[in-house]
Amino acid sequence: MGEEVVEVERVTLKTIAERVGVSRMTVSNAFSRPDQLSEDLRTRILAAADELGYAGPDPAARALARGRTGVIGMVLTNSPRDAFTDDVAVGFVRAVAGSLADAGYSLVLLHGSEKNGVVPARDIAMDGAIVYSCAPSASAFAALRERRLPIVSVEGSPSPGVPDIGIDNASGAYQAAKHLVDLGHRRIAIVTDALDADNTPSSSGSLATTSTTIAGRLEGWMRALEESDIVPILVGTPALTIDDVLRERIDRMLDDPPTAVLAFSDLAALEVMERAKSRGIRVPEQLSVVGFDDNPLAARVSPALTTVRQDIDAKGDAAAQTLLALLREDEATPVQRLPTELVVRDSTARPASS
Amino acid sequence: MGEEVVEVERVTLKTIAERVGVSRMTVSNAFSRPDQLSEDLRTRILAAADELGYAGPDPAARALARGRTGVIGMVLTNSPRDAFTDDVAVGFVRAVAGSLADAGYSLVLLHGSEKNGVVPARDIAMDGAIVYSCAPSASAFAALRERRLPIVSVEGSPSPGVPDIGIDNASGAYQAAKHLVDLGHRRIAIVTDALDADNTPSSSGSLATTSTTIAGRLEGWMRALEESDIVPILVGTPALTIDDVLRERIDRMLDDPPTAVLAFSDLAALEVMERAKSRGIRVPEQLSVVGFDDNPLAARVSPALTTVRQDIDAKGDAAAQTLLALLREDEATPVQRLPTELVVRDSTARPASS
DNA sequence: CTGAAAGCGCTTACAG
DNA sequence: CTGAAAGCGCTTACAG
Repeated sequence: MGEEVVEVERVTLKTIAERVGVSRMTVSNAFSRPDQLSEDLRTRILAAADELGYAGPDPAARALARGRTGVIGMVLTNSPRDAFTDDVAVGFVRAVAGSLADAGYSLVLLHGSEKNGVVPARDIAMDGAIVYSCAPSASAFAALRERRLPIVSVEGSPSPGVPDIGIDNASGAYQAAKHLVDLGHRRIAIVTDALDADNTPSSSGSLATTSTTIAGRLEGWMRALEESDIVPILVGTPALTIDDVLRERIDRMLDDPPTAVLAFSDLAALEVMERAKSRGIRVPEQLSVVGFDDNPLAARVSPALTTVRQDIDAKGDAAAQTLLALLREDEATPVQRLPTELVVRDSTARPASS
Repeated sequence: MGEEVVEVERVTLKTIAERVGVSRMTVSNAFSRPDQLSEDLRTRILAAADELGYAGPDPAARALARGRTGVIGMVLTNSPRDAFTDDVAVGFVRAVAGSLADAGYSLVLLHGSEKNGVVPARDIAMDGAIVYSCAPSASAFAALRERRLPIVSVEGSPSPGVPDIGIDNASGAYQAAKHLVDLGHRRIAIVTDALDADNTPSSSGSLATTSTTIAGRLEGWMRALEESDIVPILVGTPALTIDDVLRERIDRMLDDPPTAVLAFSDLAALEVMERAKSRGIRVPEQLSVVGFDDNPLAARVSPALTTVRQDIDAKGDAAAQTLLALLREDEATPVQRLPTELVVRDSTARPASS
């Protein structure tokens, strides 16, 4: 007669305890500390749990009681949407996720800005975080610090109490520039982001960049060039990516091209190569191009790109291991600089004139 | 005199309540329901919180009390480490993360297998999950279902109560095969994973694949070929990626090459093109190649690859929106098939003989 | 506009 | 090997 609304009680430790006739505690132990009860009792408890459709201790409740969630946050420069268009960032996320997984942690992607009232760095439960290529002033970074979470920064700026991991940008850039100098180039342009420069010859005096990464690379490029009294032409955009400003300035540079270009990334190098090609400037015969990163694309394009390789897997592993050390309250190395390596391919050659 | 160990009490709602002289509740309201108290009182509370270094309500405690975490899980076929080497999967993660972020949710990457005693699908606190290219039998999938979490599957198999989203593989594959037939090809090979086939001519009868995606594509390819009474040569590997088995079988195929190849992905197509090139088989003059996906690489390689485009951003959005609908307990479309589009570039042409 | 009560589902010592 | 007690830090109705 009539309908019957079946109120499905949620199954919890209590439900199972009552069913088996033990205390909640013992059920908890059956799941979380198997050595605390007899094999036989445990089997009975697990069977009852299974029968009742219990999926295991509720993770949220467990996180509160234990004071740990098993989740590590990753804040990327911009939104994940932007960061995931960059193969280097993707490779890094991949390496970190893999390393953390081996230790039983999962990675949650945190977007920087507030959306719909939530600020992930403030509102998501986690045990620690990795901050990738992000100024200490960034609001997400500040929120994490306020929570006193263990943090590791990657390609960031030094910041008290936060270990920083990154490649040795200066030395990588130095190798790239030295390579061009050794080939005999003297008219060299630097193409970079995070720097507002419109085809101006510059010495290392007044280079204002907002990015530590670019600051390091500029230092290396300039050092190698200054050793040979070369004053490079600077082509840059204030943005943190390749934008139309940079594209336009690259075009302007190609109106009166140098014999070689140092690009801040492989993608920027490809941009230069494509624009040169469309004007009939041949690479490397008329223009040598050196990139940075050793993006998977670098070896595939033609001519294959000379570049500075960084070991992105090593960087991800180092970040993960350092954070795990922090979580164990072990000593963590405050600053780690990973080596780079010049990879000479087909986009560089002696200048035509020499 | 002597040292003093300062026990730093953790700051909670209670600490602040005592400081300001109100109840914990009111402090909670100051953070979570601003309309529940006077502007003035709220300001005083927030000021006290700030002074005490309170970073906001503890997310873990909030998650337990509210019954929601703000986190959505994503389980990828294999480990994130593997999945992130595939541009298509990366694009999908990117689109999902972006869409979820707009709604205030963060994405946590779940590895499939148990590591260090933790099974993320079972042990991580989350509000729902997206399961990407994963058989319903997968253990992670089962764990999620046992928890009765809202789930959306993507490129999976239909499974009761779980909406599935994917492209129309059969129709995309049909377009690709039809394109070759229309160009006049009759000697056509299919190169695919998830199918154990070593250069055997086959009709659609007994094609055993473990992947729904490949099953759909096989159906489309075969339908177009059968319409013209063409029996293709099947080249496949049982693995779910491009492995050495597949490479070796591709080589064997090229010993007596067909005039055209249908590849299950752009990466497989590139593999075929590279191996053909190294033997002096010219693409497209002697061999036409069609890929699948429209990977970012497809337009960059030379010759540019003819392929079947899928809109990966649309797929990610659809997955996110469907899951969000489930969370709101709205009606969710059980099955969504996204359209594909043939993109003709330079890797296909009429066969030499015609 | 403010607060006392009950509860979210689990775990951590600790005593028996 | 088992359980009673206290607590993790918050929020949700509800009453005043």
